[in-house]
Amino acid sequence: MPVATLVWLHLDDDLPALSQLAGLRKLHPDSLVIVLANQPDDGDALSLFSAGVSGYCNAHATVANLRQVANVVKAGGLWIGETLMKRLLASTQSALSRISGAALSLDEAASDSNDPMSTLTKREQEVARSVANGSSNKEVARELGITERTVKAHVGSVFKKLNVRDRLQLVLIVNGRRQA
Amino acid sequence: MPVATLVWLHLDDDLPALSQLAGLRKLHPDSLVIVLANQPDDGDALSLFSAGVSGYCNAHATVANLRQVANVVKAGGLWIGETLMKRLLASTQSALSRISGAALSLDEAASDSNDPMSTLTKREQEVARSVANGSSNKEVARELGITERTVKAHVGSVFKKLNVRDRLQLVLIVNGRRQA
DNA sequence: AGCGCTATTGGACCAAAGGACAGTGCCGCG
DNA sequence: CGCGGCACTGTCCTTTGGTCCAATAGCGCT
Repeated sequence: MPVATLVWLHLDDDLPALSQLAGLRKLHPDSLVIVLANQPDDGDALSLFSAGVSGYCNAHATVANLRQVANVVKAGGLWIGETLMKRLLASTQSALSRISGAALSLDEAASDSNDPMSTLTKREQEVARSVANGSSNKEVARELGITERTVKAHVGSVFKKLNVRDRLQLVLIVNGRRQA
Repeated sequence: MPVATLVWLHLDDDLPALSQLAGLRKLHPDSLVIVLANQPDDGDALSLFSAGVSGYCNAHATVANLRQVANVVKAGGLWIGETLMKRLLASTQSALSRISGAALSLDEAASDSNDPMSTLTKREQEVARSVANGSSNKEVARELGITERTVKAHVGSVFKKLNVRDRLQLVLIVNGRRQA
């Protein structure tokens, strides 16, 4: 196998992903492409994989994670996040009928390592998940049995760690990696 | 990330693949498992991936290939053969077309009775899309060349039509995380 | 022409979010 | 023991979001 060039495509949120890939292909027709998305979207990922990219991951992933992605792709593999994999599996109805519930025992703790949530403390993750489900601070407080004030503290901490400015951006990041 | 043990499971053709994996898991609960199949079967592969294996390939593959598989898995990836990946992508065509369909309605205001956006006016859709991308009212205003006041009006209208209480819920619906 | 719909905008007000400052208490570790 | 990390909480303030009233102008249809 010839050593291929590895090229990173950081998606511009305002343009269609496939057209950005097409533009990149003109410059690098034979390279292995890894797509970085600010707001990961499984639909985009599916389209991009169908178009032959080798990896699709969150642009906010840590450097170590991105290095891992690079290693996988260089070794000839594809980088598919857990959510997308689940989705691919779920959309294969015959596979589902064979699994007989085994898929439901997928271990969440073994989630892929470029998950931005992995940088958060346990409590922060709980708060982030709640917010990502659409809860207000008051609702999160009720759900977790803490004060609204504490929720705000955690939310602010999550923003800092994930480098987002508000809950809306948080939702986009968290839900880009997870399936409801 | 700690270096995990890599275990190869060479499938016995006479026993169900999943039960063989279960047996192996008892001995090696924390290892990364690569499955070798004498007669590769995509259905089996799907089941095994759902059950958490990291690789599935032909037992008659060359040593070089198997080494490649090992490298990918060690680097944290999944080894999915090309045919399986194509099958997974192909089997998601309905899902893909649904997504694309939704995208088309966003772009072309095509009517789709299952798409919550179809009940919105063109302008409302633009605002909703912008919000769903994470923009604040002020940003939406700038993007669309209108005042923040007008954005608020549209946003409020969108909330009413889609029966949501705030932008967070709107994002969940527009981005497909919640039913309208 | 009249009507309904849409896009646009304003004023006013309150709720919620976000952030900067502060603090306490618990736990694990060196 | 001292320290850092974490969870929890408070006060205070600003900004943003959301809602209720109102209005005008343009367009398409009957």
